[in-house]
Amino acid sequence: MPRILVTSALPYINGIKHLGNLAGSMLPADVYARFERMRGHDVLAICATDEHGTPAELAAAAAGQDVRTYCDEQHEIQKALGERFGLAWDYFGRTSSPQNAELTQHFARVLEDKGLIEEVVEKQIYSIDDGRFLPDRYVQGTCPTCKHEKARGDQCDNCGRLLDPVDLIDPYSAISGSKNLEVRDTRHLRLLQTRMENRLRSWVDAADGWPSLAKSIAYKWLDEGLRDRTITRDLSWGVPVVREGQAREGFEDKVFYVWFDAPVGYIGATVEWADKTGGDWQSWWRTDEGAGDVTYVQFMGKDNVAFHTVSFPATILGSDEPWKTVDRLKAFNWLTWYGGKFSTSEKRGVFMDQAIDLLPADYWRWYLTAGAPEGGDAQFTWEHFQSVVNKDLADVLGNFVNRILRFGNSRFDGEIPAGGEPGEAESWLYEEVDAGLKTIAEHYQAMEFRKAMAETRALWAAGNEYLTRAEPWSHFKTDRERAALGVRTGINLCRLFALVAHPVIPFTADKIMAALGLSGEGFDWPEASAQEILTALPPGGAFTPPDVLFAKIEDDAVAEWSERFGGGQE
RNA sequence: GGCGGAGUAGCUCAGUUGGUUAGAGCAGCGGAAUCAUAAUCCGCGUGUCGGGGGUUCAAGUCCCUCCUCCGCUACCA
Repeated sequence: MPRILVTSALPYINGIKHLGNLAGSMLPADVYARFERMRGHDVLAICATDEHGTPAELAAAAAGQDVRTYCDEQHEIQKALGERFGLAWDYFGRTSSPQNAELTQHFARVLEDKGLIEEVVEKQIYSIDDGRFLPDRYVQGTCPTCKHEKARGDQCDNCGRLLDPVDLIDPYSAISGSKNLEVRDTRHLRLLQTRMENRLRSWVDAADGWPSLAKSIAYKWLDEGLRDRTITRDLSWGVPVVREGQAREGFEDKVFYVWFDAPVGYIGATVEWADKTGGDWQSWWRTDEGAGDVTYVQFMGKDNVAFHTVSFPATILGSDEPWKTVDRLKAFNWLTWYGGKFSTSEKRGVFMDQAIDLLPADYWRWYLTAGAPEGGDAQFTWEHFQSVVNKDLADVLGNFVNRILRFGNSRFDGEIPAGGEPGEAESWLYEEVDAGLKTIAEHYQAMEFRKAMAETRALWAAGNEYLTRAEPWSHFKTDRERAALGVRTGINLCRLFALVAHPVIPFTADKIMAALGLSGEGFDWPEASAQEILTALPPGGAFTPPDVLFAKIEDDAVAEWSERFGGGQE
């Protein structure tokens, strides 16, 4: 049985994620994982909260909590929200887990033994009033080039120039505003990526499951020349810099840099899963322990590509240990908020908790998948959302299920009727369904989500066209058996539509199955011929028209939400 | 500045390795049907494929150049 390991970029801990985060990695990963499970493949879907780093500490301080408590709470919030959106992870872990700390420390030890880590002394800005070292971007001041007064220590937002914090005029702490800063020496560990350049390049050369976007980003970094990266920070919240349980001298107040331990979190969360379920994590991650036949698929936004194609591989390839590396990689562009940026820090856009309070998960899941930002950035607007949901879900799918089940119920008393010989309308339908199912599956396998959704919708539309051709309401008056055939085929189409819809709108798929008395049947991808699929439910079965599957989004609601969320302004 | 992406019908977007009259959905117009959430089905598009130049028998699809928008640029993650 093919085994597929699916990971999606780890959501950062400092607050609830917005729709862009959902659309750009977590949701497509789930849709893909559900599809592959339906095909009978052994899928392990892993995600986790990414909890370390300065922003987590600051967010905790702003919330008046210690950072551990803050992360405990936020982790549960994000996990619960993900579940409300139907994200069916096999495990949703944490980068702050002991398992991840141990793995991170393990990688550091091995890399050091291989001569790929060295100690260096760096100069870093220390804020005396804040009592902490400041990452470059938390030092602000006047840009030496354009005199912009709010330039950050890493880059000036106004003129775009890359900066060093010591270049800033009148620097101050972005945290407290204090100007009581000084430059201090601080000892750190540095990962010598330069020594791994050739290995990384040949690894990238050999990769064939990546889109061109990913390859070009990886090559760009390699062509510019990798830089050695400092992998520790002067923070208290993170993975301690210890080696085999022993604190490292001079590193008592330091932790590993969040980008060093975060990708390791994919493995760490799998170990958490194994500890909880008795599963075998090594069979998924160690090629010497059975992971050789695993296909590893990563989902992420385009900003994350370099870390997944260069930085993290440098860590695991550098170890010289038989770790599984990524086989297929799917990168997304951005979902934009009326053409501008969604922003967690500036609270611009719609966030997962708000979205799920407005409408059920499937509305969002369909919209965000059918319009996934694959080719380029995609714009979210309330008007577009309304139009897509109403047309695709309410009119094409929802109305189909409603019309055939209500009609069947009133004319045939809630029981799948017998009789009738398939004719021209059925032949036409079989061809449509055979071709459609094949195309949809191909798009899913290629991870072409927009196309998969367009074809799914086209299949639903074909159902409506079939009814027009079969017109059981006309035949009912003159040829009851022929009408029965149309209804029976229509009911079988409902089941088929639930199956093909399951990866993207699982809650609705469940409702349709329940209406057909098929709760608990499980979802297998339909591999049989259309003729078999559409005669799977025999005469005699009971069905009940469900409540309206999708209520339409009214203009009033759009107006109210636009007002409330400030759509388009700013 | 460098790198990458995008610029195709009113709107949102498809357009494989260059090759018949450039496609889909939405919106709009006309018609059919009346089982259904006034839903559905059918028909209707003369678009300078951002501008200009080039290669070619043939370019939206390759090359050059210019314009516009966006992202990344590695101590925010």
